[in-house]
Amino acid sequence: MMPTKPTRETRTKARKLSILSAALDCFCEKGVEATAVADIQRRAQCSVGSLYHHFGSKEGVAEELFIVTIQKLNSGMLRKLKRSKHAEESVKAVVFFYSDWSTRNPKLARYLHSRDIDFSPEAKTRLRLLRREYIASVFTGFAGFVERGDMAVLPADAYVPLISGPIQEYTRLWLAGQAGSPSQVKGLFAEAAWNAVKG
Amino acid sequence: MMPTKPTRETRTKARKLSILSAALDCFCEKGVEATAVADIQRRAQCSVGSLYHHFGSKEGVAEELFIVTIQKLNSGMLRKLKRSKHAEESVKAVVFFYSDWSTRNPKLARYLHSRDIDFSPEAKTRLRLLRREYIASVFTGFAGFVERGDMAVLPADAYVPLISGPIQEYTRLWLAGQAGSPSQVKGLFAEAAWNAVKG
DNA sequence: TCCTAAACTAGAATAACTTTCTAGTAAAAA
DNA sequence: TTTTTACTAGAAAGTTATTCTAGTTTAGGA
Repeated sequence: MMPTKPTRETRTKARKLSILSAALDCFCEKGVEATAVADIQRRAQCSVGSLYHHFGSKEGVAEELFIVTIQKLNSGMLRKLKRSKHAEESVKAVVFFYSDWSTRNPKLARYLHSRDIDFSPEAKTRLRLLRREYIASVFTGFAGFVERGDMAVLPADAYVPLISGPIQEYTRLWLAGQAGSPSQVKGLFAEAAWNAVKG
Repeated sequence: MMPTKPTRETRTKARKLSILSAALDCFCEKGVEATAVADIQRRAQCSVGSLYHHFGSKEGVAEELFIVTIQKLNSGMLRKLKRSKHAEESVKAVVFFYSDWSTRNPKLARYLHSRDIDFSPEAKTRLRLLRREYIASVFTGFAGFVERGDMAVLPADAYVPLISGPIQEYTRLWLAGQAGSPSQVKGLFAEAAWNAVKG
């Protein structure tokens, strides 16, 4: 059958994705600040005008890439969490998912951990919101376990840092080439996470 | 008595410090990438030439500020750690020190947690080295406790993330205005850190 | 089917910034 | 004293981000 001509919407989405993907490659290779708009534009095979039409600025590209990635990561974690029936299983699932996702998507993980992104106030607000939502969802997911006494009663803001803090920090070390793969310690860290919040 | 005329060395050091301090203020207010060399230069009341003479580039200013700060923080932590006689005391001291230092130096803490710094390869190497030294020192400090069975036997790279990860992550939330002061949870987090590594 | 508005693309022109360069001053060393 | 080195200054040059103008393509309404 004839390949139907792609609709405009389809092509637009594809172009945006190709710009984001080109940007990710550039950012990983040279760092965000060191990447010129021209680098992204060349690699994505689009014009400056096109890039600015879709993203407004280089910052805009970096921000959207970051936000989309965080959204995917968060929703993946929450999906795992919701599937778990028991407190211990839930907590450990979060640690495992973070570790697995990072090793499966090293470029994205590197980007999320990179330090040279300059967010606009709007993007910061947006990220704050995403994080708040995530923390709230986790808290909600845990509420039942806490009531039942399976998990400790802690300040709402404390659960995520206690559970994810160590594996995140370890992953950062791994990305910097200063530690082995997270998969080697994820069991240990899952155990620690559970110890930190169990009832 | 007469105030003696300051020596050149003294004035140079003072000027460098004033540039670093002006830079910190600018970075906190507008972000690293968004601050222009002219901003720093104006606030420090020096010329472009002077700034470039001392630091080579805007990046150079950001790097030196970061490295000097990390060094101070690390040495403070190690000092606390060395003073502690017992395993539990040591571990908790690290958490307390990190929390206290961050609340006492919010601008510097904010800068250390900021994401928009573009380090040169040399600076990255230097930071890697500092971190390696820190992790090694911590490990050495703990060696005795581990032998005695007071602390668990873990991969060398695991201690720091397990102990400091949660309080760092919580501090990040606090700086983003998404959680209360670290001082409110430091006891809780110190306890969790100890649970994560105790024998 | 044709027309119009909106989305999109292109690349030259512009503007903003970083970095370099030249010239000169002040302090320390010889 | 003289010479060398560290330092400062600000104009000039070079780079890069962003804007602008012009034009093309597509979706949707008449």
